[in-house]
Amino acid sequence: MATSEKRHEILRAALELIAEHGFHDAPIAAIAERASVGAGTIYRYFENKDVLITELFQELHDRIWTGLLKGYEPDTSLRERFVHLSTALLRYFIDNPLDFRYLEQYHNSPYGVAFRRDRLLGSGGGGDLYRILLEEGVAQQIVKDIPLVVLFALAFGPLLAVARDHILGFVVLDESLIAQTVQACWDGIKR
Amino acid sequence: MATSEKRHEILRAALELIAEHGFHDAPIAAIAERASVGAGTIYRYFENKDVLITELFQELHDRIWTGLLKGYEPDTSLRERFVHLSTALLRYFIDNPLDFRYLEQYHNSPYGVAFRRDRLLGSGGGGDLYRILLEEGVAQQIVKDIPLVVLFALAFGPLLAVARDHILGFVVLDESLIAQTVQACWDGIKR
DNA sequence: ATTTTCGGAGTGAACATTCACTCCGAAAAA
DNA sequence: TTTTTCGGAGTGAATGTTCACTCCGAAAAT
Repeated sequence: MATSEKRHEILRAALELIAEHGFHDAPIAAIAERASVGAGTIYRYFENKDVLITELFQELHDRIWTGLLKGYEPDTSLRERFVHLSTALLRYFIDNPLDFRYLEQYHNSPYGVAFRRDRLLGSGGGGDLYRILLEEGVAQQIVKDIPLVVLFALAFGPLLAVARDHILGFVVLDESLIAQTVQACWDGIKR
Repeated sequence: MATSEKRHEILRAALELIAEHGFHDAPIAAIAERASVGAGTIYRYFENKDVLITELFQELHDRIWTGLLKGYEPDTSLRERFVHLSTALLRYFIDNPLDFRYLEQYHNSPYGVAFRRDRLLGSGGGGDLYRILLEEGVAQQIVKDIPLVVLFALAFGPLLAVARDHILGFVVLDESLIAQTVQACWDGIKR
């Protein structure tokens, strides 16, 4: 097995186990077994479990935002861009439930808080796309004039909640329901 | 110290430690120490850690919903009732950050999923207040005709996100901002 | 042959839970 | 009233388990 394959297998195994059972019920031994790798091998690729967890997050995060960038049409109306982005994001979560569950775990942990703090100040990553979008909306008086953080909450809060409910089987999100949800998010932030 | 005081001290200590550090970084020994109680004593009041965690959740949950019931005016308009409930809920979270953090932890854990599953089918508790409100809104065609679960996501998603951001210090929610947020939630669900 | 990479038994720390014991107020005996 | 006995709440050291991480002989690559 090529060495980069091993790294990939470890990440995949970690994603599966952590998404299903949480950080604390995904022991290194179990990750190693699922990756068909010795426990010690993991430490050849990742300094420790924290690093593994963080790098896996980075990988997923990058994958999502570069994916969203594709098919993004900067020259359509603000509303269209918002709807497109949000729909794509929601679809991604539905199609990749493991990724979603992992990201949620990460966010609801000390790591996640630190990440958001850094992000809010500096920036980086692709969430900027949304920030620019919303700031433009505020400037053009299309979007409510409230702090960016609150706009994020209004836009993402329902999206995440609805994705979670779908993945847990509390509701089945078909295309129509996805569209209605995204529209409702827009209703929440638009003036 | 009266015996019921001890139980209370244990719950208080557990709330503080778990809210701050999470379930897994709040060892029984630490809870015992903060409660000024021997480790073994905890097991006189609670069968095990899981039971302690669950009973603490129940206690907080009941406290919140009975609190919300006060000052609830069943004869005002649908919108007024929604705004009143949501505002009160958001205020409660802001005023009781430990409770909020604890409830979030609980929700984002296997316990929480089981709880919601039971809740969605059967019912019970005070969240029913919201369910009735929203169902009435749908019936009267004031609220969007989409599944209840999605309406909950639209109403609570932003509320929780915003409360989290406030507690983590990413935004300061004053009265005006609270009102605007709740209004935006209403905009999201109303037809 | 030499260097690099693997693997998984081994290690010590941390944890939830238990249990043999203490302690004290209240009841019973004196 | 004074002394003795009793019950059960309270305790924390001891226990067994689980975990992240290490380390060194074996295997693969060069």
